[in-house]
Amino acid sequence: MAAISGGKNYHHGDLRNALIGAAVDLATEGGPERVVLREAARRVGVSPTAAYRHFDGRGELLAAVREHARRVLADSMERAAVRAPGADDPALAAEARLAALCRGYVAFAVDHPGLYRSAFSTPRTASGHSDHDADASGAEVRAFTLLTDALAALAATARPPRPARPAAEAAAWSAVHGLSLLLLDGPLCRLPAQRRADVVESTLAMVVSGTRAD
Amino acid sequence: MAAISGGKNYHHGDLRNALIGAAVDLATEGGPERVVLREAARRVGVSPTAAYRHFDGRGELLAAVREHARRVLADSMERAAVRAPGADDPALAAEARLAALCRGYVAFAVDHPGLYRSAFSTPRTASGHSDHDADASGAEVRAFTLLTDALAALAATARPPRPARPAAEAAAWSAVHGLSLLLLDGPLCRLPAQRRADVVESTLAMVVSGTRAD
DNA sequence: TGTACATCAGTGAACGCGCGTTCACTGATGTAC
DNA sequence: TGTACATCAGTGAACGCGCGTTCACTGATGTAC
Repeated sequence: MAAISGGKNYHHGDLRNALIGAAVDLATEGGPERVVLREAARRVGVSPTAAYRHFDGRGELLAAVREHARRVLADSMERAAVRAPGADDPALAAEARLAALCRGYVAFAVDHPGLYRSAFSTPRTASGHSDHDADASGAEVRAFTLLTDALAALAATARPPRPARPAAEAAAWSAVHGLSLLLLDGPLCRLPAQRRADVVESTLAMVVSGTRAD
Repeated sequence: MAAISGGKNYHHGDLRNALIGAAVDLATEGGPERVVLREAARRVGVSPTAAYRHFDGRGELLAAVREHARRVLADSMERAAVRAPGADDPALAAEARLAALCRGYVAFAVDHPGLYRSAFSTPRTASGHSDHDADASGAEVRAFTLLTDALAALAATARPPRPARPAAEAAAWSAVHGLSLLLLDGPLCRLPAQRRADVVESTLAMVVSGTRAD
């Protein structure tokens, strides 16, 4: 990811991706507000103007970072789910998968705070309101899809099988998102390790058990 | 809250509070990043330098805003709890109070997004990590205390009475915090009203029912 | 295979902006006598 | 009650900073013939 200004000169060859990489590094170091077009160009060893050949401006660069961050967040969840031990009972297996996905989510957020915040950073309009476009529904956030599917699978193991409670995914997402930010950024960020673990377990228990009740 | 540069001249009389008021307005309009010392001074009708008589710098001004935001957040929760209908059964009453507190929390966040974000804004160090000081444990966030007490009261209504699950408050806080940010700022912010309501209800159900399970 | 030329992907200087903060200062206030 | 004076709470100009963006440009690339 670091800028390697190897043999390439003048024509870079893959400047767009190089800039995204530098911008991702910046986001990882300091969150979305640290994604600075001039600095990304500097790191790649290119003039700031060159970036405008590949992006319409800072906003587009940040959007590319956001997309990357969402992708690696979902990857982290899937990896955690794969690692998790299976279970014979389908209901337990479904619960375990949901919990593992959530764990992967929180782990990513805690391990890469800046990148995580970038995944949900929103361009603000002058009036201070956030400005989502096609982005609206959250549908194309894969992390959300993973949670939704896991919850549906879990609901299907109930006797008798029932559909997932409406908006249950959003509730689960709220819990892991809030937990992540409180641990990362917020008032829980200085908690000792044991207390952190308690908080995570407690939240996961709430999420999983919350799917049982109606 | 608006700057009223009435008869007062030269010596303002209450400049400190006037600056905080202007800064709170700014935060309300555009979140913590909009809290700009020069602009606050401008709105009060005073030179930027004057602010340094009352604050050590922008950071202290922002801290005053944060404190204010946390106070009014907790006020919103308490108001919602008072408004909520009572119940004869103590368990139901405790559940109703918890839900009402959460509703007040989310309502505040949605109604005053900028101010809400300011309540949990964190000064970032150069390295991009957040920098809490005395702030650490979250103990002096009254919103958190309200949730903690409500959960303890709810646990006490169980047969047999039991202590609240450890870290249950943090789980509840995570849920309402995450829900608030997703609605406010995040991928759920363009949801139609009915879906929003579903999401809120679903999350509250998760929080309340999550306290029942062990 | 060689050459003319359009196109593409960079450069470097400059713009205006608004910020936080510091400086030396001055006008208003209130207290001691 | 009047006055001298220390202190307090402001002013206004200036600093350096780094940003996003635009401009006119130029060197490299690759394609048509």
